[in-house]
Amino acid sequence: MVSTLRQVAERAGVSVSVASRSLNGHAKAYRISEATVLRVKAAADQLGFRPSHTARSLRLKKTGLVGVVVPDLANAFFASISRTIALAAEAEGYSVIVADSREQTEHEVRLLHQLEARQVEAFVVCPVGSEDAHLRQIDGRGTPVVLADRTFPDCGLLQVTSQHRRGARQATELLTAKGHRLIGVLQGLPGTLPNDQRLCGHAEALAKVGISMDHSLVAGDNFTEASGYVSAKRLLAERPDLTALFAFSTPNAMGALRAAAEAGRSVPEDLSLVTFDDCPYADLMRVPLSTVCQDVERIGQLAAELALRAVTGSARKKTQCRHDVETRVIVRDSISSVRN
Amino acid sequence: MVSTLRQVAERAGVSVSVASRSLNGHAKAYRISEATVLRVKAAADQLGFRPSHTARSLRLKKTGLVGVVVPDLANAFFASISRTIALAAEAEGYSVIVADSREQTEHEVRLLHQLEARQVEAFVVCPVGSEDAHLRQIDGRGTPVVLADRTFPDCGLLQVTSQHRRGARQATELLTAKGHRLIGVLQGLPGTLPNDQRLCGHAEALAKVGISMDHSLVAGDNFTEASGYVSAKRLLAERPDLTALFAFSTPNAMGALRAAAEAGRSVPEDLSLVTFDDCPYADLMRVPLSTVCQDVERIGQLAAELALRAVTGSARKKTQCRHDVETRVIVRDSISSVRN
DNA sequence: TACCTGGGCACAATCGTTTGTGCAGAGACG
DNA sequence: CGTCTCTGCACAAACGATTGTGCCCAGGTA
Repeated sequence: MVSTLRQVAERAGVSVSVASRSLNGHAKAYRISEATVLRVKAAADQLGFRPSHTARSLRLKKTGLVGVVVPDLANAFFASISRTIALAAEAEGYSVIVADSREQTEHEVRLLHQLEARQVEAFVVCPVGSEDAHLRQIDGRGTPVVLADRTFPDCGLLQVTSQHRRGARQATELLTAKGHRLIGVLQGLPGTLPNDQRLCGHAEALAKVGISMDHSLVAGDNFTEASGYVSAKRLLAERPDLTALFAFSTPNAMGALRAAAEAGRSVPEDLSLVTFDDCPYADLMRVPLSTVCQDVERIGQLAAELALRAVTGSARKKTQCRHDVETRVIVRDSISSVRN
Repeated sequence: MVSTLRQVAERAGVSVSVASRSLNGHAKAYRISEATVLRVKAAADQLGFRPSHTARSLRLKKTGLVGVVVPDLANAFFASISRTIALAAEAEGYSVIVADSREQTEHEVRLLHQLEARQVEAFVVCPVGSEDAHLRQIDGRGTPVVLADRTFPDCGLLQVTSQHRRGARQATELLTAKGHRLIGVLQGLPGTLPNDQRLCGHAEALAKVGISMDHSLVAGDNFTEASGYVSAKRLLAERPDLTALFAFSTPNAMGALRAAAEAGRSVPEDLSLVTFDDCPYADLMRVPLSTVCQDVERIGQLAAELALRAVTGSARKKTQCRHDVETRVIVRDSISSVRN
């Protein structure tokens, strides 16, 4: 703390209150003379005065902080979301505290409480797991919670997510259009809305070509590379007749690529692959993956807006609390036609 | 703010000071009876009391905040550093505020001041540009600044960076060992220590095989993909006899790959490529790049430690303020022997 | 009884702001 | 000359915690 308002006031020869009002533009309203205002400002400049955000927060009951909790900040998807939120928040004078829940609900809960104690004004959370009680509880206590990416149906919280069902339908259609009928699914975390909606979309696309979904072709328990690898390995071993895989995340797809290589199946010749989400430099990969990618920037932007609106807007409308961002199909080389 | 200490105190039938001391473990030192402590704790529990971090910060002059300023949070390298810092900070009860300077000094300065006003207790900065005056100024005002990745020689600040010179020497040796003698360099931001040290290392490796560095073979002005692309394009056009390129960053290398493709040079057959830094899934790229990769985790970890030590440690030792983290050579397929 | 000691607690200042209110002096007006 | 209305500012109470100090009472001792 270099200098306080009191010092500025003393140097300008006025009281603290006058100094405060002079610097905050409340001069006219409180009949402070132009000359005094100038004196105060000069004093503040000379002292390099920077108001204590802490004191101000205490007095105004406004910390200007947004809490962002993501499962893995090193993951390009979450890093990008965090970045967008940080930029959007900064534009409105807010700062963001990021916390990494390491894909564990236990940590998520702890971090949320920690940030709550810091009186963040709003949360943007990319939740782990399939429990939302703690999130609803926090929202109920007064700090608005915005869910991004992984959302929960009917939980009453503000949500931003992608059009998972439509996206997955499009992805699967890329495969069925090329004649694929036996498609393995490397799913993410079952029970989460993105996962389950994608399963729906997948089933819809299959239904369009007259086949119903075979749940034995669905494997995986998380959005991680490990899950993708293990599931792909198993599926490829159990069902060698599979001609294509649909991975629900980039890590899932990367795991699948490794499993495919080990199984001696080359992509796309012996196995087609389509995925959800994109990754940087995907076009420079050995197998440029066809994908349905999410509009990460837009998700982050929307989430930030919702969070900030929830804070500033006095009337918190709970109506239309869910936003579904459009997905975009990117066709690359990872899909080949089925040979008869 | 659900409930305050005062409410807890009232409910327990004691004064605020007793309540505070009971909850903070100062009971014995202030002769507060066991029974009272229990009453207070019970009251706190019932009310779901969470002390206001803001008030505490004001009183204790300790915000428990660390400011992290990076050029691009969406960049895997910085995302990873941020993550490590966040985890390390959290382990010590600190939280991190991240800010994205968008690769512009102007933003960096603004963000630093903003965070300074928030009374962060320490900074970890991956600076943009080659100016360090503002950083030294802030450090001088009392908030310790730790530089990570891009550091400045002799600036007196705590620094964590990689062994750029040694790393670059190793990288170039990968090329010279395969017979390459005409090596183009796609550099990053000139004037920054990482860049200039890498140039040194490159020169050293060349000297070992008896040739001196040709500065006309060095191009580029930033660590971005655009810089890599443009410089590679130019170098390949001007000097078709180049047999290899050394890119100073992953984005540089990706730009080079695109430029090479456009120039009809395939890697590694017609052009070898080695790079600094790694990227996720690099082994799954079309051209798995040989690289000298930095230990991002360690850099983040060390930076966090230095920052936190600087805060807690009363004696701020300015000695040995620079840490050079080891690099690791990863050989992949992007280098071929020079055919005579 | 007078004195001392120590236990158990309350009071009040403090951190650095913001903001409601009060008070003095100057001029206007009758 | 008294009253009224501005002007221009100072005082002081918050915000929610921490912490130095003071007070009171009980029990032990001389």
